[in-house]
Amino acid sequence: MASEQIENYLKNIYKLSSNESKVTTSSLSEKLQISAASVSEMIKKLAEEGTLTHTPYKGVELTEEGKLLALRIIRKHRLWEMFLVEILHFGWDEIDNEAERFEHIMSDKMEEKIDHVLGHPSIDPHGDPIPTKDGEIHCSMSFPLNESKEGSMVRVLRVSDSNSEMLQYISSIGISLNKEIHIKQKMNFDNSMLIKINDKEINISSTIASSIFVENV
Amino acid sequence: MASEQIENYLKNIYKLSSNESKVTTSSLSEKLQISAASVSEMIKKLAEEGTLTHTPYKGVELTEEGKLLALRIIRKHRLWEMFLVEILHFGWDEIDNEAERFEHIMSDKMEEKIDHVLGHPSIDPHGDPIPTKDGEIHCSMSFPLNESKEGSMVRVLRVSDSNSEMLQYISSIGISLNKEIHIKQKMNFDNSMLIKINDKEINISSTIASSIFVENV
DNA sequence: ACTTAAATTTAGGTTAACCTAAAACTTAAT
DNA sequence: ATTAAGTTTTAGGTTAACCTAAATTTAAGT
Repeated sequence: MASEQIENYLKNIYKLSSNESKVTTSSLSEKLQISAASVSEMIKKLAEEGTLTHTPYKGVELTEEGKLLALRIIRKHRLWEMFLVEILHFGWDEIDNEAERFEHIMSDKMEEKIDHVLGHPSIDPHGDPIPTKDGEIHCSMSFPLNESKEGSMVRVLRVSDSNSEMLQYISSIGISLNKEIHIKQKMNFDNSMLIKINDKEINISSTIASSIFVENV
Repeated sequence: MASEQIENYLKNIYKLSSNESKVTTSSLSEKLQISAASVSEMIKKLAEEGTLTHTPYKGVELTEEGKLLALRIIRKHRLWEMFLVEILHFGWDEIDNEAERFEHIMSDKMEEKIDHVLGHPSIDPHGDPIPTKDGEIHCSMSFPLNESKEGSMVRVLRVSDSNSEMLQYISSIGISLNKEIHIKQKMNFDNSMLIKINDKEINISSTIASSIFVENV
């Protein structure tokens, strides 16, 4: 029913609304790399279809129906990512792009089969939660590594998947889900930090640290 | 480069040309379920792009380039079908539709991974040969079951995938690849035949028999 | 050889995306 | 309160598919 493009709009509106309070035409335009004019048009259409509400010149909010549709796509995306890593042995950094295309054409039946083969996973390879079939999603309590205290010990729960080059670097220095990290020293001059992982000490920038989400241990 | 639709045209032109001598606008129109006018337009476009040659009012023939593109799609389709059966445990009759969509968005990298996970299979779950990456395809020597001789013993090498309901029935009576079948009796009045399989005797119509391809054993 | 039916192509039109440029609105700063 | 800057929407246009109806070409039967 919903076209591939519409699914993309809904998914990204959902993602933006998790971070920011208001989802605006321009933030969507930026995220989707589509002109603001086209986004504006599409928003009008989606509002008519009832998947979101739109206050012109203000922002956009998903309806229950829209949220559910978005979560189904996110579920398919994350299941597929998991599948790519577990069954096809793709690397951490390669999967987001692949899943981007598959999420739209995966039938409900295939979704079920994959869920089953993987043993009903609750998180994807980056630690992002996989919504259930009826749209429930459970977020772990984690905070970005750059907010951890000097001297503390933390465990990696999630890594942002927004930049595949950075993901590749992060994995190359030995960081993966559930890995424990010791915060040796925090530098005030550039907010970088010295961490110890697998008995090796590495300095990581604050950009990297803010993409790694951890819990205290 | 080639759009999803163009890939579909090329694939189906290739398939038609394996059976019939001339591929015409109307046979394509019939196969793709697209109006003859639209097919005619698309053919003109493909001829301009160099993937096929077209003699107006006559027929169409793929160029080397077109044939290669078609074979790549067919390879992806059949690898994917194999994957659905072997890894996701889909049934024989369910896979064609699923693969129909995936063949177009499967990256070359995924094609390789799947080929590797499956151990470089040479035939798909229906017994159709999987072309190599550079477009070689090896057909087995087989003939339709309805041409087999009364009293002979044959082995199933391939089953036509054109009708998923029929496929389901064929599988329900115990026929699968490499299964041996004993031809007990051929009926002249309706060309049906009595066969013995797994020690059970079953009568099958000539329609079914002509969809099952076998070799003598 | 002629006529007619069937196949094919062309003509003209639709839709769902997209775009740029221009107009309308909001907000923040004087 | 005004204006300038930024954001959002509207207006008008493009493209790649598709369609139906009409015109053209081929083929087949007398």
